[in-house]
Amino acid sequence: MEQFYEDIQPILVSVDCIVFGFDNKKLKILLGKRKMNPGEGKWSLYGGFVRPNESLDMAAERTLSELTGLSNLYMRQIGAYGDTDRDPGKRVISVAYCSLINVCEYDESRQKEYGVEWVNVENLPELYSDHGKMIAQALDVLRNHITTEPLCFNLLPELFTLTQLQSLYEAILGEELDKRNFRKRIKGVPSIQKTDNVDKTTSRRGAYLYRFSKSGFIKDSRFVLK
Amino acid sequence: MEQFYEDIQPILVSVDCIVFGFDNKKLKILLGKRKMNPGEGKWSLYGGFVRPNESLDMAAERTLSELTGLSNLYMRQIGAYGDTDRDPGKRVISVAYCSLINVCEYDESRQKEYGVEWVNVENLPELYSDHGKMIAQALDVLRNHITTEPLCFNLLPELFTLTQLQSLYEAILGEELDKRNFRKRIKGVPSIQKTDNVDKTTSRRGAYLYRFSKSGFIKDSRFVLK
DNA sequence: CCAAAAGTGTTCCGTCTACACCCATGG
DNA sequence: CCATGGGTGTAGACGGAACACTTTTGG
Repeated sequence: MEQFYEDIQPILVSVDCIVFGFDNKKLKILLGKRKMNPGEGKWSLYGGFVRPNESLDMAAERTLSELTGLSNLYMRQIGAYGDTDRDPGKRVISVAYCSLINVCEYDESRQKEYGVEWVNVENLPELYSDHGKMIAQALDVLRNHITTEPLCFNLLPELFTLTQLQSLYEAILGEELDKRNFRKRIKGVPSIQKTDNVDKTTSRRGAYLYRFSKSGFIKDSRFVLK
Repeated sequence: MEQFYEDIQPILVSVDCIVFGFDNKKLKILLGKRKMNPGEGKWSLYGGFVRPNESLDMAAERTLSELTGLSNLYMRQIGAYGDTDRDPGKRVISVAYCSLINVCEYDESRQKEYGVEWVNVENLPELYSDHGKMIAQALDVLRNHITTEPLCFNLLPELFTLTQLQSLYEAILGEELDKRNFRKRIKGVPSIQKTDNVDKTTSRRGAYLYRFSKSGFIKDSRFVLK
């Protein structure tokens, strides 16, 4: 079905990481300013080239843990980007991956080391090459799956309040939700479990902390929060 | 953000086409038997290598029109597949694309020319390399979007009966639908328009033919048929 | 005692589901 | 005249949306 290998021109292949975080009621992405040409000074995703002996997934994992120092993170491929002029230097196609991390686990000193910052998704700057398109598609995927898969817990600490969870949903979906209806739905999800712990940092009264239980989550049951 | 180009090893990049068709109440895919090694004799998708001066999308379009003789077809990227051992010969990553075609427009003589056949998605044979995974993901995407985007009309002739439309939905979703409820929903979709034409080939009484009107379709209105 | 966030139920309305019979026609 | 697929309506169940007040406590 395919031509023989001879005369086929190989192409450079890279991966780009879209790292989502949630802090201060806002959804954010790790972005840096390119330190080299082409595109020096432009805001950009963090990426790297795929090595001959590693799969795309492995390359993405390596690049992500290089940046964050974390491993076993949630990752998902967004798509391949292959316009001929997407890299002004050479012909490079890039495969975008998105991951969700808990900002508390992300060491701030790495931010300076890698020259990256958390940027609000609401007001993104102009981005290098097609990175804006990658982010837009990642947001789309996130929105489409957040209500049916238990993804959001990757963005939260192990223990979280219902108010936190709700504002996370609001940040991702870009709309306000009704508190009572939201909490009613949470009650119907067995994998979201109330603990005896109380968080007193955000209110005088204090709010109960909840946790997500992987074991309580039944794979084929629908996980619908909106 | 990225290493310099020097010392980066380029990789072969191909595209694979998942061509869906609908005939005789069944959803089908165009598959061929590989005529060359690696993998000679195994069922496989039709694909081709990406050329240096063409984008991924262009490569997919070229490959698809090579196979079908048709152009301006609906196409959508499914994802990039990059396990190191996915091609037994060389390191090749492949980007899968799915397209939806109307089997009536597909010239049967091309089937023999390219050695491909329409195979029911219900009972797919074992496939070469990761092509099975590609098809599974394409089916997933199709199922997830068929109820909110007007995709199905790409699989039907310009004029179609409601029974045809319903059995197409049933084939894609893999479940039976209630005739009266289905038709009730259709009535609520302004872009699906009844014509005066009647199809008498499938019943003595005859069935009214409908058409999908692109101009009657409002982009941001939800297109929900299930 | 008051500001600020946490927590809690009910009603209404629209949507989805289940369900069975008559129609038109060619052979 | 009968076999075959085409076409139609209603009632009841269910789930989603709207909506406002009380509780707790640190300062």
